[in-house]
Amino acid sequence: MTRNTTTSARPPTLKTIAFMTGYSVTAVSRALKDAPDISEQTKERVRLVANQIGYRPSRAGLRLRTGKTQVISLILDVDEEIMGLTSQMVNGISQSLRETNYHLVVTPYSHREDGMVPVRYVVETGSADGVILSRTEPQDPRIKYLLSNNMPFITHGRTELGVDHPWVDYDNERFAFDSVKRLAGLGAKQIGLLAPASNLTYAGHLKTGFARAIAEFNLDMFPIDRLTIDDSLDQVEAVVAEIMSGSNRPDALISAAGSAAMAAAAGIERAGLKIGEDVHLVSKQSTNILHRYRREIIVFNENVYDAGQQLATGILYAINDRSSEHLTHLAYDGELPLD
Amino acid sequence: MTRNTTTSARPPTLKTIAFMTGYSVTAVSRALKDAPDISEQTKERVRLVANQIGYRPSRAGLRLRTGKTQVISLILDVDEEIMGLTSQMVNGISQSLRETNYHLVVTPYSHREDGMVPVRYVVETGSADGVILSRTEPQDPRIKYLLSNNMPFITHGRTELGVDHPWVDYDNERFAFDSVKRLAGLGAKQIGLLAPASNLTYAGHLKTGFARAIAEFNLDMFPIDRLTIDDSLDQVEAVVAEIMSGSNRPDALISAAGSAAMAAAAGIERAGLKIGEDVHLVSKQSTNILHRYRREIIVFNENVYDAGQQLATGILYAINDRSSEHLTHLAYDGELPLD
DNA sequence: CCTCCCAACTGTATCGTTACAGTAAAATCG
DNA sequence: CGATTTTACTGTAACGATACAGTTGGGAGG
Repeated sequence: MTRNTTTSARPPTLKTIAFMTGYSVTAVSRALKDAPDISEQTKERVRLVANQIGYRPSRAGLRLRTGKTQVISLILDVDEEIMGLTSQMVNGISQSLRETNYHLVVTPYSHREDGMVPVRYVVETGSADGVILSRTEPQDPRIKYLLSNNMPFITHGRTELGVDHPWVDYDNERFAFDSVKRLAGLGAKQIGLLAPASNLTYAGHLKTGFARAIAEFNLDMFPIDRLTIDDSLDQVEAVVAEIMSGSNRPDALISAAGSAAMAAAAGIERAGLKIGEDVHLVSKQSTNILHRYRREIIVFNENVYDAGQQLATGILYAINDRSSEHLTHLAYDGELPLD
Repeated sequence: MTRNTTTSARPPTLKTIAFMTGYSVTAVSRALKDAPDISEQTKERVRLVANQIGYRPSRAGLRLRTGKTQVISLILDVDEEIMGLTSQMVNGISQSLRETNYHLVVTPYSHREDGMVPVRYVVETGSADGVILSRTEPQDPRIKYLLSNNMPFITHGRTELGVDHPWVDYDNERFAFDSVKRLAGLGAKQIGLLAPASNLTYAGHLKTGFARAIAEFNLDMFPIDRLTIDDSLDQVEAVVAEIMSGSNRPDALISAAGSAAMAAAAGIERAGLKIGEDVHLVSKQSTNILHRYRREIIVFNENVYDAGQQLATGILYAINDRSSEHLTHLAYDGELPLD
């Protein structure tokens, strides 16, 4: 509570330390950077004083001089899955950024608009040192743009650009495969997949795993083309209800998102069918909610908090150790047991 | 696509415009600020050139010189309601910030730690021009601190500090009152309230409205003391199940959060009771999910996206028009109809 | 005709930091 | 012992913006 009230309490700068130690501003700066042309004793003294008075480098000064913003920009789709995905990702990222001097700036956009806009903004204004992207496409133009403009980035989701870049992803292919396998074990014969918008890379992963398992276990694929998990929940519920009312209906559904699974479950029940008996339902979730919703849903977890941490670690690595090596991380947890 | 590739493509500064127009850097700066000592013709010319070359003031330069960061800091509780509250708030804030030059920085903390830490950080490092707080307490020390340090802020939730400050809130008292009223209409006699942690201001609002309605409609209050909606969903489910298995059990519950309502519903059913028959359940939600979860739940909407927009507008007002007037906003939407 | 004022600028210093070019003194070398 | 290198610093300029203190040329006023 006791504060230096004689001065106007302006935060200490290099100048302050220089004055207190008798060294020049330059010497202090280089001492704190552990430069080789500063004696060990001097460094010691400077560090001591800096700690004592609680020196923190000015972000503005640093940024003006070096161009480093110490900011990570999270490009966020505002229409992303409603159930906690965003907040968990933000929390994960923040957790990893906590011990660093990096701040997290959220730059939202709608995937219905041009996804290039926020990316261009960050590059043109130099408002961040690195970018975190999600909802990647196989030939993602944002990534080409970032690469050609030399802006460090990491993606949540992979691409098929033939260039190496850091990414974090959930093994959706395996999820789809294991889901089908599980359903085959339950005696399902004809399975439908509620996939994301087909322009997204992970839609392909899902379909690959799905198709592979369908073939391997000798099942039928029930095509659901006019629906994605990014449609409104009302839409999902309505279309699923309609599908389930048909004479040739699937006896199992796989949903790639928890919110869509809840809507699908509602649709199934609206058609007068029972989940776990008439129709099996498998879904991924990023928030532990589905088992409470309908105990009969078969649940796989996608840990988005973890993904956030990985993304933060990866982007810091991409920013600071600009080697050609890129951190990549493919996560998979398997089915969540009941209780 | 055509870009100036002769120079190293550094973004234009005041210097650039000064060179192009022939004016001094100072004149250009003042022209763009619409200063009175610059002729109208000059301003016109400068603005034209500035627009043509896509000039954007450097945040670093501005910040270093003026101390203005053009940053709003959102202090976020990482343990906040899991279901979309955070992302909707972020989206709402971003939407309002979109047309401004302000960036949104997320500064998370856990309410289990000291809530002063992130607030102190922002003030001490001057890392934002304004702060958005939630989970306010009646005598919130963070607010006292921000006031005494002259840092503009706005709160999501009110206080009882006796000082005027900008805030946005949901009318929880009315929600609680209307919920009880609704339940009275359904013939409920003994009602329990699933409230947030009692240190939060809105816990008081809820209890006030609850108590007032209980008295007015001549009902009984079923005290639920050992549970808050900030407890884990497993905890909520377990305790509700236990309560509902008792001989003297409530015949209606009011939940102040959608996630807790889902857990409570699970608990009710675990006790072998039916929602809407044996036990009525009313809940607030910020994401339209509860009706799909159990159609029998009586749902009130809290529009957090709107609240985010209001918060952003309010904090900008507090930052820029530093009059004594404060924007405040009390929202209430009433019950959400089925379908 | 000289003074004073005013409009419309220009010039300089500064915010905090770092790159780069000195520089003084001590250490090393033949 | 003088020349050269090394060590450990200091000084200056620059990043982009703005505050404040000039400066200039023209017009009004006495």
